Amino acid sequence: MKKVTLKDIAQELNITISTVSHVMNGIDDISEETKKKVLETAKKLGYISNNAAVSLRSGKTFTIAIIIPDISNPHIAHQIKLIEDKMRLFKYSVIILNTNEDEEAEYDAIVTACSKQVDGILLCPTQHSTDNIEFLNKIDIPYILIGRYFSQLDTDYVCADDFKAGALAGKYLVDNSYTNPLYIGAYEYVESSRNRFDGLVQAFSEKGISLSQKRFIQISPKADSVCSTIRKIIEDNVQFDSIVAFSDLIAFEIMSMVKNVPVIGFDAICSHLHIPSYNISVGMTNGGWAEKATNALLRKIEGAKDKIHELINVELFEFNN
Amino acid sequence: MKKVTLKDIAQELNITISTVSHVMNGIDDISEETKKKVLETAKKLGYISNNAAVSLRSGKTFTIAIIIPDISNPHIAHQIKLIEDKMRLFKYSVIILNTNEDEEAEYDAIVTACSKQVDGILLCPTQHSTDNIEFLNKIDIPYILIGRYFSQLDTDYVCADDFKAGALAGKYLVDNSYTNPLYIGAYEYVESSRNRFDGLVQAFSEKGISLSQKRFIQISPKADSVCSTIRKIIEDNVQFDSIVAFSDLIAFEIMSMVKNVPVIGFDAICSHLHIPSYNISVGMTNGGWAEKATNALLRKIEGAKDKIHELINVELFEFNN
DNA sequence: GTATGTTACTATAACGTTATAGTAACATAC
DNA sequence: GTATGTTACTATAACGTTATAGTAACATAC
Repeated sequence: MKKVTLKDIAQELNITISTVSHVMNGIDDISEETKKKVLETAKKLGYISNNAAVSLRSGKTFTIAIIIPDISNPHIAHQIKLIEDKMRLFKYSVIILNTNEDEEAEYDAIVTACSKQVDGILLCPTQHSTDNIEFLNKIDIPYILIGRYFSQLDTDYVCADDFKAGALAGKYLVDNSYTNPLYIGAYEYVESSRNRFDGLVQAFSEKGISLSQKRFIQISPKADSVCSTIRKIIEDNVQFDSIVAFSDLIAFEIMSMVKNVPVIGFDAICSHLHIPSYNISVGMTNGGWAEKATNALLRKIEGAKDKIHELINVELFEFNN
Repeated sequence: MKKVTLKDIAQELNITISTVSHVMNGIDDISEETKKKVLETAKKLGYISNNAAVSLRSGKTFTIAIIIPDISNPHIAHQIKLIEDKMRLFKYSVIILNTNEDEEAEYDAIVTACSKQVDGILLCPTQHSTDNIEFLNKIDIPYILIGRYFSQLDTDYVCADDFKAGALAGKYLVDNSYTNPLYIGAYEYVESSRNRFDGLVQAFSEKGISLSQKRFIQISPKADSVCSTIRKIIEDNVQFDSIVAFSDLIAFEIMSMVKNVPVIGFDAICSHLHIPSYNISVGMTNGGWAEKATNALLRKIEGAKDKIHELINVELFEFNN
C-alpha cells in the first residue's frame, strides 16, 4: 500500500509537519494562503491520514465495536445497518464481532475490541453469566447493551419492551379465543425471552387464565434445535392451540412444521423484509433500538455519566403479503 | 479506559520492554523462566496489546474492510457472517461499510478503510463506473470483488455464476411452459443483473424462443421503486406469464403484488432463512462466495500475485415451507 | 518607548509498539 | 588457548501523528 504522510506534504511545501497537521485538523492558526497550498498538495499527493498514528497519539480511533450473537439474523442485520449509517455521519466506523451465543467468544470479542482501541462498544450479551459485563466494567470502556439487559445489574441499555411484547402476543391470543399456548423460548439465561413469557402470562391472567410455567419450552439457539424441539413436542403429544416463539426466525421454522395453529413471533422482520406469507409478530416501533443505542453510545463516549435505561415501545403486526 | 502496556510488565519484572515484546510475539530467544513470569504478570495486570501501536510499527492491523451496498439484505448478511467467522479464526477483525449503492459513499468507504490501515478489502461494487476500482488499484491495497465484477477489468473476484443462474431460471420456466417472462433487474450498470438476463435469454433461445430486450425491466434498488415499477407494468398492461427478479428481496416484494404467476428470485435466501412460503430461487451451492472470498483475500494479503477469478456454482431451489 | 497582543508559524517529545543490531556470559571444538 | 557458537537477553531508533510549549515579526495602546 502506497503511503503519503504529513511529512511528504511538509517537504513538498518546505514547511513543518506541525503546520500541515494544524491545517488538516482545522486548528485555526495558519494563514489562508498556506492552508490552501497544504490542502491542494494533500489532494495532489492523495494523502489519507493514518488512523493508527492518530489513535496512538490522540487516544481516539473513531471506531466502535458491535458485538452480537449472529449478524445473519435479519432483525439484527437491519438494526446494525441503521447503526452503521448513523455512526458514519459522525465519522465512526463499525467493527462487527459475532459471538454465536458463546460466552468465551464474547470475551474474546471484547478483548479484540479493546485491542483495536475502539472508542465504545454496543453489546447484545450472551447472558450465560455476568462475567463479561464485569470485565467490561473493569476495563472501563464506554458500552451500551442492546436488545438484552440484566435486571440485576445497573448497566446502560437500550432494549425492546419485552414484557409488553409478550403481553401484546398474549392479548392477541386471548382476544381470538386461543387459551392454550406454548411458548418456545431461548435458553433460561436470556432475560428478554423470560420477560416475553412473563408478559404473556400476565395477559392471560388478566383474563382469568393462569398459564403454567410448563408452557415455557426452552430451546438453545443452535442449528437444528428448533426442529428437534418441535419434533419432541409432537412426539410427547403436548397439547396446544397456539404458539408464541421467541423470535420470528424461530417462528418461521415452527410454521414450516406446524401448520394448523397460529404462531406469533417477535422482531417484525416482515416490516422491512417483504416476506410473502402470513406472519404475526410483535416488533419495535420507530426503527427499533438502533437510533437510540447509537446516540447513547456517542454520548457515553463523550463522557456522559447518566444512566441510560431505554425500553423501546412495541406493537403487534399482522403481515399478509 | 485503563491501559496496561508492555512497559508496565517490564517495570514490574525489572526487565526491558524488548524482552516482554519478544515473549508476547513468541520470538523464541527468552528463557522458559522469564517467559512464564512475563505471561503471568501480563495476565495479572490484564495486558491487552495496543493494535494502534502494533499497526504503526509493523504495518499490519489484522483488520479487513467489507464494503457492501446494504448489510440488511439477508443474503449479504449471511455471507458476511460466514466471512467474519472465518476471518476471526485467522485473527482478523472486520469493519463493515455500507454504500447504499452510492458511488461517492463507496469512495468514502475506501478512504475510510485505508485510513484505518486495513490489510485488505472485500468489495461488492456499486458499478456506476470503474472510478473506484481504478482508485483501489492506484492506492495498491489487496482487494477482492465479491458478488459483482467488471467483465472489462482484470480484477480479482469471487462471484456467483450469474449467467448460469439466469439460464437455470429460464430452463425452469420453459420446462414448465412459461414462455413470456418479464425480467425485473437492477439498474443497467450492474453486470450480474445483465448476466442473469443474458442467461435467461440463452435458455429460451435453446428452445427456439427469442426474448426481446424489452423484457428486461430496469429498476433502481431504492426504497419503493420495486413497488412503483410493478405498478407501472400493470398500468401499462404489459403482458407476462412469469417473472424473474434480480434478487429474492425483489421477488418477495413482487410476490406480494402479483399473485397469479410464478416469480423466480436469486440468492436462495430461504436456504438459511426458513421462510414459510413458496419460493423459487437460484442460489449458490456450498455456502456461496464467503469462504472462497475469505481465502482469496488472505492469500492476496500474504502477497499472492496470481489472478483470482472464481465463479461459484449455482442451482435452482424450490422452497415450500 | 515600553508593554501587550496577535498572527503564523516551529520545535520537541511522546503515544506503545517492533525491527534491527548488538552483547555479555558461557559452552564447545580442535 | 584461540575461534566459533549459543543462550538470553538489551539498546536504540523508528512507525506517523498530535499535544504542548514556544517564538519571530509585526501591530496596537498609552
